[in-house]
Amino acid sequence: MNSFVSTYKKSVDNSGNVSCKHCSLYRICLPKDANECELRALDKIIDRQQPLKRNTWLFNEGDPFKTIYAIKSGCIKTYRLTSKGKEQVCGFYLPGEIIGLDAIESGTHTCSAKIIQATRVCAIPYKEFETLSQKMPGFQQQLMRIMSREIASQQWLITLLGKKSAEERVAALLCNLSERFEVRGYSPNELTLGMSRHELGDYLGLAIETISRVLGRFHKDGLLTAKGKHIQLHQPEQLRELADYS
Amino acid sequence: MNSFVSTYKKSVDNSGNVSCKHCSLYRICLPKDANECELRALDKIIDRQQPLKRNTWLFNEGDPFKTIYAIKSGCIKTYRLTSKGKEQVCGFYLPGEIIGLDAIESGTHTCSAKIIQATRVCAIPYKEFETLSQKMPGFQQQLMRIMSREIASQQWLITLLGKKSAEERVAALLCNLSERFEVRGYSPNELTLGMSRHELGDYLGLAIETISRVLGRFHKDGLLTAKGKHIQLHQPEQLRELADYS
DNA sequence: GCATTTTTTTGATGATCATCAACAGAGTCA
DNA sequence: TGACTCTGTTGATGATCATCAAAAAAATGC
Repeated sequence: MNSFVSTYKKSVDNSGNVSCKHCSLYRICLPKDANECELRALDKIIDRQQPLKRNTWLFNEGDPFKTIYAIKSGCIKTYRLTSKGKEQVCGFYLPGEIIGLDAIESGTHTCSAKIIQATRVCAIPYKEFETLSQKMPGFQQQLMRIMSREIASQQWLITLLGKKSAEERVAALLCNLSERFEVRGYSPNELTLGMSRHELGDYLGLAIETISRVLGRFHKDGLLTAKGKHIQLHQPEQLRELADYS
Repeated sequence: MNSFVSTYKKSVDNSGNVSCKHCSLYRICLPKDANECELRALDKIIDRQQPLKRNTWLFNEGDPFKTIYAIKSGCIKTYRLTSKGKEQVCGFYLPGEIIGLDAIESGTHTCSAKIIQATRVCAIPYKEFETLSQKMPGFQQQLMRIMSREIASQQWLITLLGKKSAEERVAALLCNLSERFEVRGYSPNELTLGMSRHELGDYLGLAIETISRVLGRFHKDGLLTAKGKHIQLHQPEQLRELADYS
């Protein structure tokens, strides 16, 4: 219902063409002032791949960097493994968001990207994109904005991990997802999570049992109804306050 | 001795001119293939400010974004405050590193930047930089690389905060500083920290007492000698292993 | 120099959350 | 449908690290 799986078809227009111009994520993904010519040029280098299955990888830590990916539908997590085999999820990525930016400098991916829901991506070869954006500076500026947003949102996660209690963390995550769902045209108070409790824990720096208990408490306090992956927020405002989410 | 305070004068050449070309941080700060012409153009828009005093601010959370800053000497921390007044340090920045990148997208700084050691910065007005880099794509590419590195290094911190023990955190921080000191031409095993235990704690998500105790234990185990801000690493390799630092 | 303030260290106690374990539910497949 | 697996929930216990408190050391000021 609230999944992102169905978004893809909207980018195919009546004549069967696939292009950024007709993509429903246009607003989120591209610079506001992109013109026809720029869009056509971009369309040419983008590879709109076959749908990717759950539990497959887009890339792995250590892989050479060639491509950045824009998500069309579904959900992807990026994560890093410690030598002891613990997994830190660095981010959950939704349609319209971009993955692979950590690797531009080093030429090697510093995290792995795993598909956690059936997903479609647009693959953008970075070299070609770079060449293109020398003629069309708007693209590069857009990518900078996207990277800047990534930096800011990582700062948010850093603050969460360094300074917040279990309840604050879970509440903050829900607020964050709610906001991002809303931007994408879904109800902000009816979330269908793409990730398991385990993955939530590995993102928030908590054990799955803690996630479960906190959700249970929120449930009991009437803040939300949590049935597996389906979560209804009853008191979003109270949740925001609890999370110190602004 | 090991402080970064003295770096500045090296960017002033014999005739008294100040320019990127003669800056000792050239290698770290600028693209490898920058030519004379590009450097002159950049020099024109850069404002080499007066030295900044300890305990002053470069900008504050919520300030409008206008400028990015390259550090010439000294040390700056960026941090975010929670509503309960806790402070999460998001990064310590050393000479050659760039600050302010989180604000490009939103137009508003998402963290505060505080000088924690007498510091000199080059202020780069972003609008002018953007104009410049449309003609000189090398600059924009360099800034992208720098942002990419920032993203990767934040992922590192996220993993540290989410998954590591107190000892691992402190060890990892020391390895990280050691590495960055070495790149800047200082001994990797003789660190003079620019930050207090309190600031270390607010960075690593630990209480100052914990920092103190962990350093004490490392000291006792012969891994290092810690006298206030001066730290000598005796067993850097063992420290790396302990930290899972690669 | 000595007095004052700030920072750091050390010790004792306690809270939060991880871990372990067992069970309940949901989803999958023959 | 029932057996099986995977995921999520709930309870009991314990470890790590935060907090509180006080002393020691270092930095600052007069």
